[in-house]
Amino acid sequence: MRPRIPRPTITRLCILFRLLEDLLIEGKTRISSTELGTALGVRPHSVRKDINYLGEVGDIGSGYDTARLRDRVRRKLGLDRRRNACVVGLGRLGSAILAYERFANSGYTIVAGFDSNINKLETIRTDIELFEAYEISDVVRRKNVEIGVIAVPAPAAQEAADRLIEGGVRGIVNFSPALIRHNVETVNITNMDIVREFTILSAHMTLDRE
Amino acid sequence: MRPRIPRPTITRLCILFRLLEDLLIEGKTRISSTELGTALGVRPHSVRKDINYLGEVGDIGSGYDTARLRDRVRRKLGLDRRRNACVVGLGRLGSAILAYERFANSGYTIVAGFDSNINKLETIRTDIELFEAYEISDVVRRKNVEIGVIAVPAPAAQEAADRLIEGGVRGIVNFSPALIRHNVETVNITNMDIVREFTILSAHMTLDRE
DNA sequence: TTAAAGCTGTGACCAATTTCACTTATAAAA
DNA sequence: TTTTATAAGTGAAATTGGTCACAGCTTTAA
Repeated sequence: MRPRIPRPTITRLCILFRLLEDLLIEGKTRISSTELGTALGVRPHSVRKDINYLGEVGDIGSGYDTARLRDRVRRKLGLDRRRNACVVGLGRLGSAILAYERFANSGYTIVAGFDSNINKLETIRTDIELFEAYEISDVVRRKNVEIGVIAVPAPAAQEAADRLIEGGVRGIVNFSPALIRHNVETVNITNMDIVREFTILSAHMTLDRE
Repeated sequence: MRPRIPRPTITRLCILFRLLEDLLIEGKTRISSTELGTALGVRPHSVRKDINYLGEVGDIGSGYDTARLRDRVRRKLGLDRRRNACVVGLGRLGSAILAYERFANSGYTIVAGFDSNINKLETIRTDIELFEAYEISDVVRRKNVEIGVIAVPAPAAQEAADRLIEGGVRGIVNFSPALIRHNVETVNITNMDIVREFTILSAHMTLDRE
């Protein structure tokens, strides 16, 4: 049996997956680790190492069959499975995510939006079903939502996460700066706080000078 | 001389910085690595190790003075320095970022917005100065912009990045799924693609089951 | 047919990071 | 004052992840 795939490799394989789909659209049927490395900004060695966690998939001597490699990544990472998502918090950011056109062909469907302010629910023009916040866990369970997006202000974020987890989501994208606490082994949380990212960039600007 | 601060530590220190500011607002004047660890979701060892890169700052036996620790992080990471930012692409997401209220007391000022569509520039209601895309590098240089946010569709992202770098930014937050290529040592790029994050979460859902 | 160049798969090596054990110090309680 | 509990600082060990060298195969060109 092959060793478990390291976290950073999983991330890079997801990026590779999207690249492969683009390459296929461009009509590129074969590709080498060197070319992939150039496109991804990493060394060819690393590309091969990452791909190797999928098992043998390339042709030694010639490179990879683009479609076969794409299929292998998709299958191994379970990306052939469609998943439902929802958005909690329908301010500017939440509304922008609801309307984000890239979800259309992505394999992810946003099936619900939530806000505690009933006025917002009536104002927003969308085909997606909207609900009051107290309905989160019910709707999540009923609609089989696996991914929740948190786009509420920091003080409301933990409560939103608790309700999402209660409903059974297995992944959360947290746009608030709040540090979400949870004790469920099966839930993954990704933090996307733009102010935090500004801060990290800023720190690097200071420290990289040395 | 102390060793350079590892990348993951820099990230955690930035998160710690915000936590400390919150704790000070709550009036907490002293805190231990154990408490910090609980709040941050990491072990006390790691908290101490990270903080130790700042030099001695705690009091052995009692914990840390919250304000002193906060000041030490701020100083060391250069977070006392205010920085200007700009947003390229004023669709829903870009507009949401322009209007994001959290920038107000963050130390970051958004001083310009750009779009190639002149109609957008006239429609959006904001106090921030808006410009056509061809002016990016000039305005960035003139207004001393250090951080650029890319909120354009993927095909336009590389061009936006090139113009930002040409203007002299040292950090980029890329919301598009495009892989930005650049050869300037002094520029850092952070990718924040929500579809990519969905994909990574999805992959973990599949793989964590093992 | 042969040689040269280029490719993947993989085990071994190496670097970065995390975890840990222990020393030293403080504070509170007895 | 003494004891107990608890704290930070830090070098060392352990782990994790990344780099590399090379065996074995393919393609192309001569």
